[in-house]
Amino acid sequence: MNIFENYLSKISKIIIDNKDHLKLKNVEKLNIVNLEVPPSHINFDLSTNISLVLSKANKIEPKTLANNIKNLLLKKIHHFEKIDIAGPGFLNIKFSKEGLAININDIFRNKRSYGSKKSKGKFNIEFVSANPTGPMHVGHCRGAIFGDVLSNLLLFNGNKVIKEYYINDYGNQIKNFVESVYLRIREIKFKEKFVAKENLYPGNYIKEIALKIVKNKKKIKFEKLDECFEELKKLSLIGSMNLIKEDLRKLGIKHDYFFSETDLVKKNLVTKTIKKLQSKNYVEEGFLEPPKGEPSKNWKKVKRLIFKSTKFGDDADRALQKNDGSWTYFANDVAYHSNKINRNFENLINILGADHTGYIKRISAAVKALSENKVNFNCKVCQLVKLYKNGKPFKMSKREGEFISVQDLLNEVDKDSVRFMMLNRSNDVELDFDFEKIKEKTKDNPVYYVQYAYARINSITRSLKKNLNDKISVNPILFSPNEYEQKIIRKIFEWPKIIEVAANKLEPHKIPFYLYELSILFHAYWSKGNEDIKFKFIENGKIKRPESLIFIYLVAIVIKNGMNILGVSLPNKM
RNA sequence: GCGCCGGUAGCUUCAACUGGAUAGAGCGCCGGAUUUCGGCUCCGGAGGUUAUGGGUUCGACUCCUAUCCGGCGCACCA
Repeated sequence: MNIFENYLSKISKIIIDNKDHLKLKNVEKLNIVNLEVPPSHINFDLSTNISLVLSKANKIEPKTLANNIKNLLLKKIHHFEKIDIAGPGFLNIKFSKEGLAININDIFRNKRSYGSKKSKGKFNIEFVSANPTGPMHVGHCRGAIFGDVLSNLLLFNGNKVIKEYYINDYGNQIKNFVESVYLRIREIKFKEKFVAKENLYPGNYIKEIALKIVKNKKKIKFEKLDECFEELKKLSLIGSMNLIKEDLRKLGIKHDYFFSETDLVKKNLVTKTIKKLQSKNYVEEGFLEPPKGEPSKNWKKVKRLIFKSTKFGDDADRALQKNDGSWTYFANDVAYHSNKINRNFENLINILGADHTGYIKRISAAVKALSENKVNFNCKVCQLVKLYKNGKPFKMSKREGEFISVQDLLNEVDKDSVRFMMLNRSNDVELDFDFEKIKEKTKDNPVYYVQYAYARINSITRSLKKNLNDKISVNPILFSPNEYEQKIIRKIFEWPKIIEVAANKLEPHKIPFYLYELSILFHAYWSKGNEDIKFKFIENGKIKRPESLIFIYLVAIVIKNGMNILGVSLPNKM
């Protein structure tokens, strides 16, 4: 339980116990009351809107109610020393020295789990799921890191999380990919010239995959594609998935589970799923309207199985079969989601690129239909990444060979910076990624700035021959934080709230923003020593004010916890 | 045409704790500090009708509605 939940439940209980005294008839709204850290210009530790919320339902003037609540709380909660009524009726609360000390010591006790909430959800997070036809490019990066960090965040809160990758190893693109490998193999084995046809993959990595197969599988003859297709498909996919897994590894991402689309089809799961939907009357045989956008050349009016997704809020019903009667990508994906539901996840999350936004309604409809609305299903969309170099746009075109791969990116910028920067923006907003700026060692570079704060802290503990793992606690009698220290404490108290909101809203970007703000406070605290000798931490190799260690340790704990979730390393020296 | 996302300070940068108080950072600009626990910094200042109109609310950047601008998507592809 974090500070806010702890005191809010205490406050709620006191209100309920004393509702007659407070002349409250209706206390239902207590569950939407907020307890939080007040805006920074207000010199208090906690703030609540309790009287604003309760006054309306009970028709009591907010300030009168606030005053009554204030007196009650001061009497009942000894950790509270002072309460002010501000604005329309906010209660601003200041801890007593004892209250402050108890809460800080609590942080020191919890340390690595400080900020975490003991949740017990079961999550499946599907992310990346890049087509297995070649290495990852920069466009995949953002969603990959987003998914990974979101998983870390939910894990930090005590949930069970499976990080999953759906391998689209079925359909025409794979056929083209296998054919490309096949032709490269013939190029190597039979010296046939590779002619790049329209749908084939030209990249150099295809040659490497081909070469490996030729080396390792001497027995296969490769005379006709039809004859060796299944085997070659298997081998080619291993080759391309290894490239992708290597990219992921370098980004610090490890999935728990790789799910193959081909398996789905082979095990007849698609047929079964569609039958299930048919029995619920969500699937019918019929004709679709022609597409509404640009006129399509190969549109044919054919009788086929259709999922009635408009019943669940989609804009149109969706085809489950192609013209030739085989399953569409969507049909397979419905079966895949049915499988996820059957694996008993309470929460399914898909991380998608902006170009797949249009797909969300139909797959959500399918999940609703399959789960009878019992599963939480969320699609998070990551908007585009725009690459810059020295402030100038760096064009990424998908024409052959020109796209920028994850590998190219990592040759320029380290993994830590990439991870931090890809999250330093809300996923709903386009992201500018300037890979010259990221290499700068200045305040402009948030990654550096946060890491530097931690390195500075380590320099202090090094000179004092102390360790950040040492036990430390606050003695309430001697405790009197200065203005800078108070700001730090309040920021530290805010941490569990950041985690809670980030997890509830599935918005991990709040973490890097918070860490940056915390670092600003720490650097300011540090710099005070440059201005005024009184504020220096160390004198003649000894700590000047033993109290100051408290704040240094607090900052270190939270930065560490935050960066762990982000998967960004923290050097002790820089 | 339809759908999704965005529009916040001079800015091709963005936040705002799921409806709260005087809307905050960064860059740039102006003015100061600094022979140091660790240098690549720190402090202060100016700068806002939150795209626009209407609505809900004690209270709106946040919710509803209409309009404008920008991005993405609108297949039997994956």
